[in-house]
Amino acid sequence: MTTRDTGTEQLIKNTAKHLFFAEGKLHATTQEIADAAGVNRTLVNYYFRSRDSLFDQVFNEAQEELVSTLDEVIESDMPFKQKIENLISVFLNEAMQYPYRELFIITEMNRKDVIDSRKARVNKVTAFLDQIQSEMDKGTIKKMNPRHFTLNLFSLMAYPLVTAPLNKILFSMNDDEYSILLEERKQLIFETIFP
Amino acid sequence: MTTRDTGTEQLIKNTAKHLFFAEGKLHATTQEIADAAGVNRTLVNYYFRSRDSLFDQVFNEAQEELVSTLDEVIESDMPFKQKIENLISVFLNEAMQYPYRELFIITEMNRKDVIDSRKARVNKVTAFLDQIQSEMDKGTIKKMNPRHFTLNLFSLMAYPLVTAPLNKILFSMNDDEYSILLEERKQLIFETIFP
DNA sequence: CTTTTGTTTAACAATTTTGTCAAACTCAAG
DNA sequence: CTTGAGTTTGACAAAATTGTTAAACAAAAG
Repeated sequence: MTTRDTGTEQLIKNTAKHLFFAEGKLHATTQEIADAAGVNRTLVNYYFRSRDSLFDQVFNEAQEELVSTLDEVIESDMPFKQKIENLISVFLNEAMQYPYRELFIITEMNRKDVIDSRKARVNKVTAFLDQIQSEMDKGTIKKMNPRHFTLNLFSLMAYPLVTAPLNKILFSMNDDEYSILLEERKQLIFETIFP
Repeated sequence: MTTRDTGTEQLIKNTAKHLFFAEGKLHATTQEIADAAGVNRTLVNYYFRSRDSLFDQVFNEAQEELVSTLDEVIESDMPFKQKIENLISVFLNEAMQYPYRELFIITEMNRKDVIDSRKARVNKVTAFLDQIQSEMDKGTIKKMNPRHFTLNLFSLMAYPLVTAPLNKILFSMNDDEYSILLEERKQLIFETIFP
């Protein structure tokens, strides 16, 4: 069974991801996905068997993409400050393309009550928390539960992207103005974290 | 047409809100809502005509609830610091009950491409931004675009609630431990905002 | 007690969404 | 050019979800 690879399978998957992660259309139907990809809906079944199967695949890849992006940064052995600076830059750039990716993961977790509990992840996170703790001991950053530090960091990065449509209205800003605001945040978050 | 008011209409609506806002079941069906409420599904149509109509009503009320809660706080004429302290307390308490309410609003906005643009809101927000600006002029808080200040504040409050299921796994915490962490944040956020 | 009116229910119908299949198609291999 | 395997398509079937109707039910009004 030699595949001819017309790119259709990838096209469908990428289009689905774009609808979910970029446009926040969290309950798109197979028809909407097929239309957006410009292909016949039957091909969704041909390549992915079922809607659920496509969702599962996208869900798993979303987790892996997110995780591998973060791992690459937090496992590198840069100096701490530089690592955080890098983390902010990398995370925000990805999140600006895919603001709703985490949201998709969470809502899918809520839909089916799947508990993942992957021990592998936890170890890496623990290592990161330990490093934060040691920086606090050194006095580089304010002392607190390292989990709070992490929550603060990701909150400041992610939330303004998820709530963008709402914020644009409340702040009377258009897309370009809001983009500029987000770009400014890279520096601002860094300064907020390292007072 | 004198209504007999068996409380069923409210029960259905409240159950829907609980599924959406508290459990994050953002695409619950009418059957799931009826089951959760312990009533016959037909009653959803009897009281709300259609599924869309129920959604619209819940959507509008969600906005109003959120808005009125915030207005009550930011329009009061307490001293600024106290107002923020109050805001944190009120917002977090509500958000702990309904962590996904904002999310529901945003995903619904994305589903149908509805642009609200209610001018009334904007004025109140502007007034709040002005007050923040004047505090910065006084030197009470760090100088920055007041929008950043606002984004920071709401990010720190809301994001850890939305991402709770994910964070519990990554941080290896159970529900109780995570609740304690969230409770600690009230004080922590205040200190982060007023260094 | 009977009537009236609003409420609830179950059966049915309509719609929407998903899944299947055989035929048509395309392109590389022989 | 023909063959053959993977690909694409449209028509159809199945399933899931939503909407409608008439009849049963319950409680207040007469």
